[in-house]
Amino acid sequence: MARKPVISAALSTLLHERRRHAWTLEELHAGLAENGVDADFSTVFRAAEKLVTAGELRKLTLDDGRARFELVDAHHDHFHCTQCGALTAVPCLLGAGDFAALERAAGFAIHDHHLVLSGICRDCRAA
Amino acid sequence: MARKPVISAALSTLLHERRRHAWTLEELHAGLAENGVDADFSTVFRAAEKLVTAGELRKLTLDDGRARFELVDAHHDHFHCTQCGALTAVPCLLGAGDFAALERAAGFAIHDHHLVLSGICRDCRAA
DNA sequence: CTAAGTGCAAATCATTTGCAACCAG
DNA sequence: CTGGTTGCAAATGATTTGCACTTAG
Repeated sequence: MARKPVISAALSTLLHERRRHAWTLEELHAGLAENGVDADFSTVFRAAEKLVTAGELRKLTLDDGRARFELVDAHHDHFHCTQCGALTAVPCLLGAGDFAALERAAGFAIHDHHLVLSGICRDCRAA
Repeated sequence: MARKPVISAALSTLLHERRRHAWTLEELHAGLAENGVDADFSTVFRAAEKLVTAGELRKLTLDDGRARFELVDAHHDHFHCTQCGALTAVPCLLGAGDFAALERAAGFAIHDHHLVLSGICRDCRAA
């Protein structure tokens, strides 16, 4: 080794706080700053990529075009509020069995899936 | 009116050819060129956006971060081959009934959904 | 000394916009 | 003459990379 990976560690900590479910790079950068960690944007980027490679984070893209990072844990899907933009984890509604017929019919080997529900979240409905 | 919207029309034609299911801007631009229509990139962009506004196209984003355009027809979901990158339409596996419990439990108003399956397509499996 | 982590500036990539030229009605 | 269409160049926005510096081992 060489130098202690301060930022990666701080990032990991931040993500485990779970104040938010999925983070854009900007949110990660700001989140670190709030925790007193003043890192360069590119460093945050590289730390996040490293954690993705390490299998701790997953990177996903929404229709707003910005990448988000979330902890890799049990498979789940997402609800995206089209009003406030919040991304919420929701339990997975599909199982391997649901794909069997399709795999047979189309010849695909389905390894993974990602369902994004969209609509208005509770808070926005109340407001 | 003023000037005939050549590009929009050519785009529409191209998309109805269905040689491909979903097109990135670059693919649309190249596709037009193959059809002898030499349009500027920005013009393709504007024509596509216009068709989206007109309700003829839908814009969607994959995890590779690039926008794609596809014809708006009956709701369907997608299969994304992680090997060759091909995007294929697949019949929708979910109905409104599948979301009812979630809407009740979480307070969401779910208006839409998009399921992306990923794995290896038939062609890549054969190769 | 060596290799990995970091900051800063600059490069990329895809998309988007400003603006002047153009043209069918 | 008018308003929508187009090309060209330049602005954006987000992400990514080059490079020199730093530091634990």
